[in-house]
Amino acid sequence: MNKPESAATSNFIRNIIDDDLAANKNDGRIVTRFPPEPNGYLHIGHAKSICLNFGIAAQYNGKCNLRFDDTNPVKENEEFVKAIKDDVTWLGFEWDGLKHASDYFNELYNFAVELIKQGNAYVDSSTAEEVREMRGTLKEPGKPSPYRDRSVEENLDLFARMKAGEFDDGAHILRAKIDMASGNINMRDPTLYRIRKVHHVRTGNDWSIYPMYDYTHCVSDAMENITHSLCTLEFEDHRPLYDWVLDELKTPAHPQQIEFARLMLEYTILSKRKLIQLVEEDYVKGWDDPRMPTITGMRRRGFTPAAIRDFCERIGVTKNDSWIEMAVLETCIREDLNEHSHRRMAVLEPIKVVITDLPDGYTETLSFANHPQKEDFGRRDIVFSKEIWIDKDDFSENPPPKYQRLVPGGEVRLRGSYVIKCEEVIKSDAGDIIELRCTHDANTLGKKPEGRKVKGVIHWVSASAGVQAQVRVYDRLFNQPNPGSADSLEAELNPESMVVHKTCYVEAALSEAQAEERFQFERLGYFVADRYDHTSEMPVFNRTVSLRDTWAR
RNA sequence: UGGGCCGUCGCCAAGCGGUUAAGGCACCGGGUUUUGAUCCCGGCAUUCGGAGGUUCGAAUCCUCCCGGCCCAGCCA
Repeated sequence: MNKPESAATSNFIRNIIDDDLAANKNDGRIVTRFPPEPNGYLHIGHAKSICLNFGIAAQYNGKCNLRFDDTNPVKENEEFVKAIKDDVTWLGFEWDGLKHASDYFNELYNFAVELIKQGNAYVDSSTAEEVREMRGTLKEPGKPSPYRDRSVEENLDLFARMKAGEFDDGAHILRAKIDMASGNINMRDPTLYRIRKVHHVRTGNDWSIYPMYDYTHCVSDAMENITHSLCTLEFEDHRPLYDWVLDELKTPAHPQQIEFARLMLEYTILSKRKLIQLVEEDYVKGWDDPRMPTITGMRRRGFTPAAIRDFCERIGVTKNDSWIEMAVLETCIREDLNEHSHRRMAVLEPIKVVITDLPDGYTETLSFANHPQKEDFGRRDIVFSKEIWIDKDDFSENPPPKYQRLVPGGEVRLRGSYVIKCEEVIKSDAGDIIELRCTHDANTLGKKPEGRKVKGVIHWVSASAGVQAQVRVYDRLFNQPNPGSADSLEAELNPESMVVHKTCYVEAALSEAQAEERFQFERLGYFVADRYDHTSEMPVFNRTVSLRDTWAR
């Protein structure tokens, strides 16, 4: 029943792995890891990394760990840890090991002592500002710190006392002794440890020093026997340091770091800083706002895990800085939802239609297929009645060319029901349309009208049997393909990114919808019952994506 | 000449010295259709950032040039 996900096309990482396997490197083992810092919510960019790491493990019969890179306790918390686990699970992946960088704090410390003994690390007592000044610039080499040649004994003593909590934050750091003149600034005696007298969610107050990313990541990878450590392009310059640490420490495993390009998606923002700004300055209603590119936001929007996985496969993995068009993501979600969603009818902006040639109180029960191509999806009943609702967009007194809907004096097919003809338009004193008075052709139920063609088909909901609902229509959050390039996010926001329709009418079957259940509202798009706000008393639906529309409006 | 990386169709992306330069998205036709949806069928790079060179043969190798991205946290 489930359509198999598209076959994996080759990419440079798979090629590297194929070569490694052919050479029997690592005895043919493949171990990857997804290593988020628990300081925020995961977004579609992380999904690319998750699909890559877990996908490769699955494809090559390997393993993939989920590892929390929790080396900076001032920015991290449990809320994010839980959210990240939920998101990875929801996306459909199971981690082999659940790890934390903090699991290795003891080993990391002992390795650092080893580096000091080797003469490869020293305690620098310069201020942060002095360190920065001595580092040099992109074009000029750095200068050695006056503390660079401290004795091993002194370094050992100072480092032990840093650990013991004898010093205040910032008093000392532990640095690798590499090359202050390196063209690669990461090699100019990078910081290994800094003093941070703060509580850590997992290690409590055990530590007053915490290891830096560059030192921690490579060692953690080695501890877990990771074979291929996949990260994004900005870490390319860090690879020499990654390799230096593992080489000097002579760790039994030396994973290979491979870098790939971050995802850039048009009309949205993936920068953590800007995402935080959207939430904190109330441009959206939280991390799970359906307009957010977060996993939790996309979930609430109605996206499916399979569609997101398909998207990540389709965009590929390269080292090119490339912008993906939103149409790619939309196509993925439409394909999945078209395949799996039951059809329903819903009217978002109702106009009353009275079928004048039907007796008062007339009703008739009609049977509708839940899917036009899939009989096994079953059928449901829909009540047709003398008074019905149709959508405002489906009637026009001044129709544009090629308009195929209802016009004064014109005919249109009510989906699954009769052909009606608009005989009269009733307006208020203010000129607003209050109702349409129509007649119907009783000989058109399940048949084409005789002697004429009626091309248009519109959806409708019975005024007597329909159910009231709220429908939130979402659109892209920004009106610029590359938002964030301007100074102010606000200027680029799409003012119509969320339009709430409070008085909608939906067919009765929809009152049984479960939260997160997805449907196609015929002719409108794909919708999901809101994960949090939907109830059978007051149904609430979010538009996931519109239907493809080739009719130029 | 700070260091590192990247340039194949509008957007992605295969390609790894000999292929008619895959495929997807988008777009443009045409057919089916009681969703202007879906589905089907067809079209869409004589050319791979540019210029030289090597070779019987180059998107693939070499040289130079042009354009773009990343790096100066005691963040990750």
